[in-house]
Amino acid sequence: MAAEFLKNYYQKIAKISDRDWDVLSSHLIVREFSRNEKILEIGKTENYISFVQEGVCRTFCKKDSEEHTLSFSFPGDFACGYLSFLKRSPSFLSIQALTPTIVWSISYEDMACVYQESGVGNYIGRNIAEGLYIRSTERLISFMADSAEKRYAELLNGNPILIQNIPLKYIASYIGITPQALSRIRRAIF
Amino acid sequence: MAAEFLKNYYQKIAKISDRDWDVLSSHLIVREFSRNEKILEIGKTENYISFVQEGVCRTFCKKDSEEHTLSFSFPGDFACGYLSFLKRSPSFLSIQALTPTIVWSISYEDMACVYQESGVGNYIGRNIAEGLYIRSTERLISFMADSAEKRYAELLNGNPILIQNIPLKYIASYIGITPQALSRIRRAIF
DNA sequence: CGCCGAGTTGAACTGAATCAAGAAACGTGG
DNA sequence: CCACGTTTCTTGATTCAGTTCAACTCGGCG
Repeated sequence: MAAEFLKNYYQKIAKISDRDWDVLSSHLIVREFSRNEKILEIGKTENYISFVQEGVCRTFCKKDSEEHTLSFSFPGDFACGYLSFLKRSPSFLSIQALTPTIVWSISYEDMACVYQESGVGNYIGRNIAEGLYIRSTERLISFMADSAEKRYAELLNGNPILIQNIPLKYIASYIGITPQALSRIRRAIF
Repeated sequence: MAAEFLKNYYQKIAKISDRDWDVLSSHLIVREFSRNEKILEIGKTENYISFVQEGVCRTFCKKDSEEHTLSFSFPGDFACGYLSFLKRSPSFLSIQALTPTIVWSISYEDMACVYQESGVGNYIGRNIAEGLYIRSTERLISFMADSAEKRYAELLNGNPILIQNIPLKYIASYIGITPQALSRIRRAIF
């Protein structure tokens, strides 16, 4: 089984045992998406928890017919319409592959098996919810406290290379400004 | 035991059984706070999960020596430095009673008992994390999509009376603008 | 009584939105 | 491989929401 990168990930967050890892990894499947393909669409029910192996994804929602980018998922990152997954209800957010992308996924049904076969399911489930809460709160605070320029600098800082491949308009949407404004910020920096 | 309002609350989110409720409620304690007293201070470890019975609380963090209000807790609402509570680590946020306040609380140690004595602990724990994630995300989206005026209108809408008692500067901080700007928005509305 | 924090109001300024137009990059079909 | 249209990015001019600085009012409290 190839998903060593994922094992490392889980071991970091959950101190997972080798046996638990075997249970979990036996249910993982690979899924591939081409550029701009939707991994999850608004209104549909999320059926997978996924982790990016290769490529970049964008999670966004719609409000007043405007798209708002909530997060990017780089290799090693989590990507999932988690509330939809949990509650088996239509997703309010959509996930899109910005480049050709490979993810490792576990389906809802298989996740239920993992919960039964091993104690690790509960731990992972809770950990995901907490992680989402932390990131969402950090981002909220940065909207309250920081300038758009600082948010851009921090995004760049955390992902110096990967961000290069992402169209400017999506980065602008993530930062919460228009593409025009971001273009001007960029010019001012370099 | 008096905390009927809390029982209703839990039954809504967790479809709790009468037996589970007895386990949980036997660990609840009442705590009272005077106006402006801190329920939790930044840097200290949160030792309680609390629910407001009476009064209003404000949860905020500090960044660059500026306070940023993340949420208000009205009667029936949850109030807790949850990540600090879970991880037994110093809290990055502070909770303050804006009026004389009564909360029902369960301590970390007692919560551990509930986890053992009944299946409801796990359910509640996960539910709290999800609830925090949802609210934080909704708020993030409103910062990305809405004007300050709309955020104010929505806050008013959800809490027509209770908001009256809260000093304007805290409401401004919640909305993400200066007190001056909020003062002008108010004047424009009425 | 005088002080102090909270709220209001004014004026100048600034970051970002909007409207508009042009340049560069990209993908597709001929 | 070029020609084409389409999307992406840039740049300019104008407008707007909200900040900042400053002055003044009001109510409570020592």
